[in-house]
Amino acid sequence: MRRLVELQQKLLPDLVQVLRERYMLLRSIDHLQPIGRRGLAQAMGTTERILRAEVELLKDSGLLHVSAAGMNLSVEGQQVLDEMEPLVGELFGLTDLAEQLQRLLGIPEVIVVQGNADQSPWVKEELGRVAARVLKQIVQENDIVAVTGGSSVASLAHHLSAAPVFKTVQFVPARGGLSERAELQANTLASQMAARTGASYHLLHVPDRLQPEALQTLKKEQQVQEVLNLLRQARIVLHGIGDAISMAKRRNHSEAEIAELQEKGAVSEAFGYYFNEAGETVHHMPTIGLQLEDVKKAESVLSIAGGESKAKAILSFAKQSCQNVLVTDEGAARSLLSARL
Amino acid sequence: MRRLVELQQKLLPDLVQVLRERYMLLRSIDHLQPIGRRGLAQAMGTTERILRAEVELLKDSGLLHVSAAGMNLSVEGQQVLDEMEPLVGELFGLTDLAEQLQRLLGIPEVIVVQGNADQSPWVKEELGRVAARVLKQIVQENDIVAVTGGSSVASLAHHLSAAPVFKTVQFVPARGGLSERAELQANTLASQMAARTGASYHLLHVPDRLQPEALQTLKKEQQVQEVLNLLRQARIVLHGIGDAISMAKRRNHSEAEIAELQEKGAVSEAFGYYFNEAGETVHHMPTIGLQLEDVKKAESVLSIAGGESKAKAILSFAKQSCQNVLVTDEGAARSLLSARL
DNA sequence: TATCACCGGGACATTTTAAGTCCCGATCAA
DNA sequence: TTGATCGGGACTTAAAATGTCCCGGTGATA
Repeated sequence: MRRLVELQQKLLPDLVQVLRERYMLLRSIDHLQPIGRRGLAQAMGTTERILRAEVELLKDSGLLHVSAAGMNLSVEGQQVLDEMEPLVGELFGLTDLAEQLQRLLGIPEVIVVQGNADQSPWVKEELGRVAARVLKQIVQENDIVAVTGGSSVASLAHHLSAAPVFKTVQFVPARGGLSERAELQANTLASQMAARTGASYHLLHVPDRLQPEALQTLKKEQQVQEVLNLLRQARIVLHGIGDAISMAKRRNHSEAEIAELQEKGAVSEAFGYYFNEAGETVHHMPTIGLQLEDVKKAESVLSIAGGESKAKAILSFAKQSCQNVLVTDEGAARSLLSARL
Repeated sequence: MRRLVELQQKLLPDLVQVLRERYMLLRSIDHLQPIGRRGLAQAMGTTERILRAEVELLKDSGLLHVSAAGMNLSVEGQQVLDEMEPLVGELFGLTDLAEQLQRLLGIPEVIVVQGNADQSPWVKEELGRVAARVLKQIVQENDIVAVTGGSSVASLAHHLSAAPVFKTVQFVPARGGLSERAELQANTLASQMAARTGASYHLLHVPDRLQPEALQTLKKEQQVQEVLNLLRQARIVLHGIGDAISMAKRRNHSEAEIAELQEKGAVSEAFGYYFNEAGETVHHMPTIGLQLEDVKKAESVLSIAGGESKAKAILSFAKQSCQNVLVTDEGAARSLLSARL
């Protein structure tokens, strides 16, 4: 039966949304009955006319009847409501989670995919697929898209496909090499995305962990300057959110550095910045690339992070209030919400 | 699982229909891939633009991808298709049955509800509910609706509800008393329908089984004349279809009459006419009311009959080719179709 | 390798449907 | 009896769906 629900969501995503609205409507009526159109519209935060159409449909289905006193659920409507109760979680669970996260984190749009990336590898693919869809929706002509590294963003890259609009788009790596595996580095991903979509791309050839003098020298390089300029104009930023300690280890930080990060309470990492639970920057890796202030200037910041292990990191980074869209999974979402209850 | 679909269908009446269409679309693509929009539209008997919207949705769901060569199912799409296969029978069974009946009986619209009225009493209620919905859809201002007796039509009456359009509608009994229980007689039902919908109604006070002279006298009565006139102008006819022998018994025909009906091969009854398997009139009760020729002049004839015991009768009456809508049940439908295979 | 039919995506006019808004007589509660 | 609220109607406006044609490009075929 569960499988049927999943099939429906694949094949009828639009209808599931409608189903959800109708269910909520029934539930509201159940709660407020007898209630009139206008009162109900106000209570549900919708308009009178739009509600009217729905009510007429439900009336024709025999789920409610109307009288001069207002609307009441019919016996059948009550029954439908009762029988749907246990299915609601499955049918709409993810949407519900998303809405709760929107409120909790203050992010305009949150999308939750099924599963837990910590447990099931395919969930990361699903995150990427959904994030790719979001990107295709928000991308515009002549956009500059800043891209970080990491497995989440890599998964996004895998699921991009060509579209005409991408012809004028530029993908720009947000950072140089960060001692990670090549296939997860921003440079690689930017070029992959460009190849898949028909966009153009740039590379930022800056080795990781430079001495301050070398850094200054490189910053003056023509090529580097150009890329940095582009980054500052980025309209879209694609990035993952990392757990601070895991990221530090993956980047081969020394034991001492890691200890220092722990002492400072670092829980999340993004763009080379480490943040504590309150969202304060506790450390900043001295490399060249996209700066936090650039991210905040960007119009669309698309974050991708899944798995319950990322929950704290997601919460921490959300304090920056710079995200527009968060694509996450059930594992992270439930962990976040249960911690706050 | 079945219950889930039923629940959803109450809230989303065309869920199954849409699901069916999308499934067929996927299947067609699977079969014809790679195929372009225009080719596919032609193959599926739809238009390019409408197909395009569907394709875009499925593409966004990741079930298919498009290339310059045409569309192909994605791995996921193939998977969805495979997994739906075993569900198709159950999901679309009734729709399929309805379509097959449309072809077999030559009736423009056939609706099949779940169950078998012979076995489950509630199926008759469902028949009535669906038929009532159909009536509400087809009724227009100033309509004259001819109504026969019987339990099927009674069930329709129970499920009617008020609507503004009914204020100008007149319900007219198709026949006078027919020695049945009062609550199943046309007069009763016409008044019931009027009461429930806010329509007006007429009564036909003609006793059953009159001597020919008395019949002639009554026919000249002012009141009777008026009702007969209305019947002749009926735009909508609501009627059940009876099994010939059962009907004869219920109406207290004599043993001799029943034997005669059997001998003549009567299998169905409607409007006081008895028909054989070929659809020929083998007997006509000498009472006043709606004539078969009036039925054939009506724009909409809505037949209601369920239960496998009615299968033969339905087939027989369909030969009259006067029906526009048939509401029946699974029991009758399967019986009809298996007999013809 | 040249040709050509077919492909997807775009554009746009037109139709259809949804939605916003206000009104009215009926009905119920105070 | 009064007054607020109800459902349903009517009408305008906004938005979405649809029909239709075009274009540059791709892939198969000759």
